[in-house]
Amino acid sequence: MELNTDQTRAARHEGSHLLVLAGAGTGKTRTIVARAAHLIGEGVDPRRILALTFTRKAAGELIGRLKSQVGPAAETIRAGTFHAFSLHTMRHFPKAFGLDQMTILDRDDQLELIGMVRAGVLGKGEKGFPKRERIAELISYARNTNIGFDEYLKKLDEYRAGEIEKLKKVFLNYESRKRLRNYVDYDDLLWLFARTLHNERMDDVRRMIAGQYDHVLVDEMQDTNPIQWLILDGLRDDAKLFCVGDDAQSIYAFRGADFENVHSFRERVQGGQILPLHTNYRSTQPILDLANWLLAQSPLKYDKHLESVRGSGKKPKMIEFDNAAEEAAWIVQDVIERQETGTKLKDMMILVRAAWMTRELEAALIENNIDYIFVGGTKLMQTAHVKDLLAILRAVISPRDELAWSRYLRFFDGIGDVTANRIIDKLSVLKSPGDALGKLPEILSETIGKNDSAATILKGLDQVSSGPKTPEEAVTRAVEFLHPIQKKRYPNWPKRARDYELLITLARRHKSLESFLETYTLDPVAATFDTKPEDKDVLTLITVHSAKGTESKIAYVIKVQPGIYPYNRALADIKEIEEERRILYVAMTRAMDELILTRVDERSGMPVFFGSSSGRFPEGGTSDFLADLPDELVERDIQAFRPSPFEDLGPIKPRFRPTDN
DNA sequence: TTACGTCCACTTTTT
DNA sequence: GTGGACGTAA
Repeated sequence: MELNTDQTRAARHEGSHLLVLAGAGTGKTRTIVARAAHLIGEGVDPRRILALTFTRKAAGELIGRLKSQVGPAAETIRAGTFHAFSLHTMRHFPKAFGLDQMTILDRDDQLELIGMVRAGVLGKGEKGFPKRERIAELISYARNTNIGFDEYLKKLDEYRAGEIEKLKKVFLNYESRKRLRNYVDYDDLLWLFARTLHNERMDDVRRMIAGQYDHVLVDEMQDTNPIQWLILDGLRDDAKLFCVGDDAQSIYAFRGADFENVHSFRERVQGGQILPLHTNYRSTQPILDLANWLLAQSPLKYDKHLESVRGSGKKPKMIEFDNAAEEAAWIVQDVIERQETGTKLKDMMILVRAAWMTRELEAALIENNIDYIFVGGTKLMQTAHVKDLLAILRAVISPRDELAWSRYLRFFDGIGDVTANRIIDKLSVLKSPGDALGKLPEILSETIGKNDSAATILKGLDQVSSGPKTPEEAVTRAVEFLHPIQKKRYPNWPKRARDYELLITLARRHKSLESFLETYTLDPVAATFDTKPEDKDVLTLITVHSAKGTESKIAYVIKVQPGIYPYNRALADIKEIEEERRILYVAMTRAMDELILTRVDERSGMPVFFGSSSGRFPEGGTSDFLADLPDELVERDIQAFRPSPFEDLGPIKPRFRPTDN
């Protein structure tokens, strides 16, 4: 592994805590891997090295590179996301954390539960109260930034006193409902862990945990939030922190990421040192010139200027279209042409701001038989038919998992919210899964009588619970049971049925049904990654957030236009606008050889909200990052206003001139 | 109580 | 294009 002077200095750093300020493409992961290799070479036990990342993708990449470049010794390095590490550790000390039997709530479960308590707090027909999505956001943000919920609401200054009272009630009911049902949500995983690390009366537990590690390597430090910082803080009395981050790539403020963890590293960490990396290995200079220009336009001072070792190359392209269909058609055509001249699909990547923007593109790709995968957005585990499957599996495991029971029961004709709740109420006094299954026939005949639905409900549970010995068998049985009912319910059934094959394969890797369910609640994307064998030549469609840390020879960034970069919703706040700028910066810096930006002049369709006219547009903000783009930085092409030769065959309308009247 | 039709608003990023 | 709110028939 070749390293430059700065990277070598970082990898071999002696002394205590270090922050490596690594700009895009400067070899961040390479440096972490080199650090791990160096430590192991110096005789550090790999089991005493902990590597933490923010996203699963980063974790996967880091683990892969450790294995391939450090060798077998790296296998025992503990590496994963903050969430996975927290869960794993808490599982390891069940008494200290009291988390024996629990179900992890994914985002949908959380919304469902919040929806339930929200309905309980509100009167009938009450309007204008924040939706469950918004409430989930508020609760989560307060947790991740370690602020009390009502304190946060007051600071936010968005809700009136009456609303705050009700929101607090929803929050408290949500918390107690979770406890009652042994649920933990994603935020709880971090919060429960951090809370124990900072509980003075449990310092023995903290010592025990912190004592396991000599070195903690942290990737994407700029994305850590206050709770994650507390976790690092709790681990660092003996362990040395080796953090890598780039403030210009901080794009998770919406999750409470606090890039002060990078900015104020020296103040937060006594004896901490900072070492910057400047040299970019990924992109050619014209691509970096554009990215540098974008950052320089910001009112914030990043003090970043990426220099390419690769030297000059092709100028980025900037292409404008009339509408999204033309944009999609052009991109697909361009992809095809490149493929015909020898470029592999896997060397091309299309970056989008949000998952829904791929709609036209996917249609065009399918039409042209181009293999692609989409990374980000709706996960396999969140699709309706898979949730049906998970519901029956979860119901079998836990009689207290009301969300699973509710979904399973409502799956049958004639059972809605009310009946399902009635049954769940009777179930929830029971403790063990065996009790629940034993009592259920009685409960069902009390509530819905002895009818077809009742018989089918029991049959399904029996099939999944009594015969199977392995998770694979259980999943297979559940699929067999659901199949005839779902086939009628979902129109595109064959496509959905294929997902089940994948789930059965995944289940094969697990010893227990519990571990199978837990793994894919925490890691739903892994399912989609498994479908892409490394060597297969496919095009990647990816959200910018998911793309951080990746690179591609050719990168298309689509819809670089007002309303998207910056995103409409972000326009009221200069901080959010600047985060949007960083998102675009991350997107641009993925490109190695060629960067192609496209934009659509979309006056119709999505309402584009032109800042200054709203009256709320902040000072120094912009609605279009590329409005003042200097011509010499890009090669422009306008595809708009070019009707095909066979359209519009009527008489020619004379061109409008301002002087005419 | 459930199921279904209609109207309306709104469309992010991840663990 | 989708999900939520609301009204209504069975």
